[in-house]
Amino acid sequence: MYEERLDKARERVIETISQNMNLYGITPSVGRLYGLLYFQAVPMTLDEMKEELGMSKTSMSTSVRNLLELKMVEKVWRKGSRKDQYQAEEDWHQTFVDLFTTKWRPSISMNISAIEKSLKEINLLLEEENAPEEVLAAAREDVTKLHEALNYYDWLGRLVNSFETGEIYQLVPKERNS
Amino acid sequence: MYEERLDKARERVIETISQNMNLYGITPSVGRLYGLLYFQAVPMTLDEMKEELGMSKTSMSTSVRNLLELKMVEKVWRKGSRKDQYQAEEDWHQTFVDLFTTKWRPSISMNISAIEKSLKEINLLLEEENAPEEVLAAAREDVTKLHEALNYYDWLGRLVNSFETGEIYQLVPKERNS
DNA sequence: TAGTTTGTACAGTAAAAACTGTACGAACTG
DNA sequence: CAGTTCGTACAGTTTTTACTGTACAAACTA
Repeated sequence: MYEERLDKARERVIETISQNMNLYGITPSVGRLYGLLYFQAVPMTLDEMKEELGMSKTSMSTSVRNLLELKMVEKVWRKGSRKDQYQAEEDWHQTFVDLFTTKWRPSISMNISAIEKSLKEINLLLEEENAPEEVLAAAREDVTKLHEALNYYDWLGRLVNSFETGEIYQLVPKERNS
Repeated sequence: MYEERLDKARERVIETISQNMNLYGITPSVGRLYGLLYFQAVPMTLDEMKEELGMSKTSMSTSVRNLLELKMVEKVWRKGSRKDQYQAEEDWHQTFVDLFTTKWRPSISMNISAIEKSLKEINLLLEEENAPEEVLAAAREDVTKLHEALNYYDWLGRLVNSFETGEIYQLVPKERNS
């Protein structure tokens, strides 16, 4: 009775988290698992999760792997049980930072290399004598755009750095200072 | 021949953009459309997009709507054509900011209200005389967690503000200053 | 050693999302 | 006014993604 009231209050938050977690590239059911772990005082085993969420153990295994990759969950050891135990990372600031470093940074690199490669090709093209002026004009515009894009990704990389080093908290402090 | 070389260089960048755009919650084909528009010197009509990407006009219509909602594309007017014309937002810094304000901010609000509602319920529960100590202990832990969560979302909201106001560029300047 | 238990790979199924074609309202044209 | 053209709602289809059950390797137990 009292317990159910607490559960209901938890449920609401878990459900909201799980629905909004798509911004992190996380599906609702993985989000729900994270929410469950977040409110759990003690680490959980795959079987307990399976039991609690009414899903297959296989799903729990892959969901947990997802969360581990994002560092939103960690494997912990607890004596007695032979089973793996998992608990949620509770520091959401840290989670936010990890999200950017694990998901955004690789993407930044990929974009930069693609742009640089194409820039080289276009610059080569621009030196061609017989290329029609029409194409050359387009190529010149592309060069401008690609430089701007490069500049953006450089900025984004520096932004992620400021998350990772914690510099961001100078501008936006963790605790409201008013 | 020369044109094909330029196209190939563009294609690479477009493909990379479209693949990495899932971080923005954008599907590859919508990303490809954005890439196409980005390199296009003049605004395009739905029919031109359809032609270029070999997809249905319906898809173009919904994809463009997606991009409009994210402010990654804008509708422009051009005399002569009766058709709607669309062009890509070229300032990616702005796009980044818009992404956070349109997608993250609503999510922040939702989370905050859910947490506040649940906090109230739990605080009510904590005043119950006959509630078992076990439940009360869990409830007290939850209150702590929810306050931390609230603090995180407050921080996230202030971070988004710093994007929107441009304050972020004080900490991470657009142009590398070395 | 043989017998459990645990986690996950893999193949198959169920659910969700993306995409298409048709149909139609609204806005133009003559 | 009838006749086009344009964009999109909607239903149906295809493709993708999520999830499950089986099977098996690795690690433990007696």
